[in-house]
This record gives sequence, structure tokens and C-alpha cells, in this order.
Amino acid sequence: MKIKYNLLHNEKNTKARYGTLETNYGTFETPIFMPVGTQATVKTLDPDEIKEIGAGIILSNTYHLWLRPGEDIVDKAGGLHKFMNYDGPILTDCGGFQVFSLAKPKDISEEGVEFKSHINGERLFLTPEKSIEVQNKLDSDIAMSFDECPPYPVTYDYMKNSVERTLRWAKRGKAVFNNDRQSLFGIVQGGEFEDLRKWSAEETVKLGFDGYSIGGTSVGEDKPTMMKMIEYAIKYLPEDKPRYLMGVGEPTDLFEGVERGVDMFDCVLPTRLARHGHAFTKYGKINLRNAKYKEDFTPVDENCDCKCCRNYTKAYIRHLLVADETLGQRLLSIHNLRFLIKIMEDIRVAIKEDRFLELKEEFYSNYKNKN
RNA sequence: GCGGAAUUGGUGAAGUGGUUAACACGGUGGAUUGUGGUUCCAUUAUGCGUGGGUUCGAUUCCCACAUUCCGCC
Repeated sequence: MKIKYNLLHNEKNTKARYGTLETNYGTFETPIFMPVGTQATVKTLDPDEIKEIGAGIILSNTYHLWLRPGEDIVDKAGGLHKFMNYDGPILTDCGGFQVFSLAKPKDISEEGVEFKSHINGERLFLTPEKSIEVQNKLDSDIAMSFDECPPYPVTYDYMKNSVERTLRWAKRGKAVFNNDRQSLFGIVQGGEFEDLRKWSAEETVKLGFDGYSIGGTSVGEDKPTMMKMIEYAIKYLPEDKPRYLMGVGEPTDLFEGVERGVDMFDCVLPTRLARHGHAFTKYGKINLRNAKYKEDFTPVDENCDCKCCRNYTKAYIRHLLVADETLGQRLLSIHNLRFLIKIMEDIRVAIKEDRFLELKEEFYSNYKNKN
């Protein structure tokens, strides 16, 4: 079956909303933060741990699984869920972000995008049809329409052409889509240009998708610009479909996004920061490698209920990181993910009680955002 | 006791008679937003064993001493 979104409550003072999303692999509440598991694994965590931190849905990636091990192998394994032994909902990104991070502008044509494989340098050509075909075989619960995510900043003319192309790609992908257990999201682009965001949103909605994403954010623009991008796009999206802000973000970004009506987020930050020794805490981001934690025998975040914070000290985590032991990266990955998931749990309760702004204010009063 | 070689930062080391002593590791900070998984950036020796001498100028040349290593008695 396709997913089913139920809008259950609009917060009184903001555009924040509470709902549920039903999938073949269970129902989760929104707004939600989705851990990223690019290569069919949330780096360093096993599926039991993903469940343990309260994840409702995770991400995986078309481009990476297409290259390795290949969608046919995942298909033979019985689909992505069986392949990675994860029985919760999975969303696959389309590979569009890799257009942004791997390809040069001149490699992008109407037909598709030419890549050089980051694994062996082999020339590859990814098209909207291929992206959908791969995702159909991966058998994730939610697939993403193949888009171009332009860098920032880019000229109005470039963005206009890019938005047009992304719309044509969306149409082409939709035409070959062939998996009735899977749902498909469209992606709104348009950069910081209000009229392009409006146009992109309206035209994407006309094509008709099971949910809508806001793409092209967190690519180097400043925060006020990112907020405008969200606002410009979201007012043209239908109330009765989930809205997904791609690639965001930091703890404060989650509050800002929810306030503007976003239902779903994903970001590599919690796991990447963890691997580099950083942790989110109630009071801001900290670097566990800093010398000042050498003899700090308190938890990373005393308010956190995760396995890391319940059982280990900063001094121990620091030792593991400095000694390059993988347990340090694992424990911090668990903590950082739990931290963001817990924020969303608190946010959902606050929305239902119409006190989202109070929760936001309380969080901001403690959290020192270094950016 | 005699002969030889060596002595540069926390470590391994390069180097030159002339403004700021290479590089690597380590240390200390910082970065990271639909993940090209151990990355990137900054910073880290006012000093080249000690004391003299030669020279306009010595870490670099000379002498003595100290320490370490190797060989011989």
C-alpha cells in the first residue's frame, strides 16, 4: 500500500502540525527526524540500536546502492528491509544530491547526469528513469523524485532553467514508476527566488505526489535565506500531504522548520559530528576531544536517556576518541541521534498542547548555537 | 685507557656561513546540514648539547668539555 498521512492537529500559534504517517512497516508520528543510513546502514549502529533510540524512519541512498552492491543484489535479497535486517520504514534519496556534490555543471544535461564513480572512476550516467527504476527495486517505503540541487549562489537564469529541468525529470520519473507498495515524493527547488519557489511548488503539486520535499537548502546559504526558502515553498504545498525538508539540520533548524510547517527532516550531521568527536548537548555543541574533558567524569549530557549518557563519562569517551577506538564513535552516534529524536518527541507533545513556542524558547535559552 | 661516529621541538628527522629552521607524527583549537567514513583548516623550536674562538654575521667552520653509541685493549 501507499503511505497514508493523517493531519491530527494544527498548533494554535504557529504553522507547526502534528500527524501520523502509515507505512507498510509501521506508523510513525510527525514532525520527525530521520537518521541517515546512506549505504544501507546508519553508520556504526545496528538495527536494534536504531530502534532503541526511537527512530521512526531512516534514509538510504539510491546513488550509493546503485553503485554498490547494485539494486539487483538488493532485489535478490528480498528488498532493502530484508537485506539490511531492518523492519521499520525506509526512505530512499534519489541521488539528486550527488548531482550537487559529485558532478560539475557541464555534466548535467537534459537527459541526465554524468558522474565519475567515486569508487573506481568509472563513467556513469544517472537519469530520472534510472533513479526511479533503482528505487523501485530497492523497495523502500518512500522514493524521491530525481532532481537537480543547484549550488548556492546561482544566477536567476540558471535556477529558472534548473527548476524547469527538475520538473521535466519529475514527470519522466513518475511515468516509469512501477511499485505499488512504494510511495513517491516530489521535490521543490528554486533557490532563494520567491517566484521560482512558488512556480516549482505549484507545478510539482500539479504532477501529484504522495508527499513533497523542499530541496536546495543547507548548501551554503545563510540561515535567514534558508528560512525564506522554506516559507516561499511551503505555502503552496497541500495540507493533506507530508512535507520533507531535505538535509536539515542542526537542532535549532529543526525548531525553525517545524514552526514553518515541516513534517520530516534528515541530516548527516549527528552521525558525522559523532565520528569527528562532537556531541550535541542541552547547552550546545561540544568537542569531546578537547583537553578540558580529560578528567570530566560526568555524562555527555546529564539530561539524556541514551545508552551513552546512562553508562559512560566524557573522560572515557574522550579516551576512546583519542585512542581511535570505534566504540567512541558509536556511542556518540547513538547519543547525537537520540538527542535530535528526543527534541522531536518533545516538539510533538508541545504541538499537541499548543505550546510549541514555549518549548522553543526554553530550548534556545540553554542552547548556544555556535553558528 | 685508546680510536671512531653522533648530539636540531614532545617524537622521527631535513637543512644552510646571512632576513621568518623543511617535512611527518604528536599536541592544542576550529570546521562539517538529501554522508565520496578516519577528512579539511589553523596553530605548535626567538632556537639547533655546554663553554669559548674565527667572522661584519654561526645552528652551519675551529677548539675544549659533557652525553650517547660502536670498535679495540
